[in-house]
Amino acid sequence: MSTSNSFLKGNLETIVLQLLSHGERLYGYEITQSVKALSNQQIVLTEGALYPVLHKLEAQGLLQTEHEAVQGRMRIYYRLSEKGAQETAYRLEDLQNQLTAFLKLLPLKPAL
Amino acid sequence: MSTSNSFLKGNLETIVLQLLSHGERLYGYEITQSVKALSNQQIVLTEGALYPVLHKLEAQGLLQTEHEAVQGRMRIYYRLSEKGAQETAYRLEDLQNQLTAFLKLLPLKPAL
DNA sequence: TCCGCATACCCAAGCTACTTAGGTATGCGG
DNA sequence: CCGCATACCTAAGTAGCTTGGGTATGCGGA
Repeated sequence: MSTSNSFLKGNLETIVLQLLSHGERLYGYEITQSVKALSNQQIVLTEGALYPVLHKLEAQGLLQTEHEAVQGRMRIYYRLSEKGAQETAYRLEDLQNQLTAFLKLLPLKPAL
Repeated sequence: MSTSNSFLKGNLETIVLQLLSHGERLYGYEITQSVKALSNQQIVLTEGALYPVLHKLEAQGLLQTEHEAVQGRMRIYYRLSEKGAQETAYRLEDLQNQLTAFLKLLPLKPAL
């Protein structure tokens, strides 16, 4: 994350899980572009951070992969497993509580 | 922060600055207790994290100190300098933007 | 009286999760 | 045919915490 958003620290895994929670599969490069687009170019998820996270989540059984060659280039699609869907829900709930506590310390307004 | 709130990562300095932005002086131990109380015991700012932060902010001229002995115990009171007040405003504005971008990636509701 | 806990300061080593900085390879537009 | 986008990857460095100590005083209860 070269644009260095401090809130991403420790939450990359959860963001990846959330992006995949719509049911459709995504590949690594696509995820970096999605994050950039969704945040209006404000957040850049670097590949050096992303790929190790994808590998870790897969190793934990939270993600499932499908290897495919598209137009001569390799792609590894990732999809949420059932376990991953449960984990996502759990993490979001936890994050919600963390955010609520955090906002008691700083005068930040979430909506805009 | 033993209760490990992921949002604190990288934002400890800003939190300390914010706590001091009301104009009154605070001492280190008091800050750890304030954070605990404000967050309803959910966030624990450990001394191992706090003291280095206080020293760094003082070295940068953002905080000013007053050493006093109270009931036989040493206390070092910290107060925001003018430079510190400006820095606090700047950091809060920046954090506000970061939070706004971050919330575009996750379905979290700030208010509760 | 003395033990334990709260108060109040401090530092060093360890760890996690990033960033930085590379590497390989293909497709496409000018 | 050069350069940039696409698409994957890894290793070393680093920031910012946690963990686990250390020192010392005051106070309440057994």
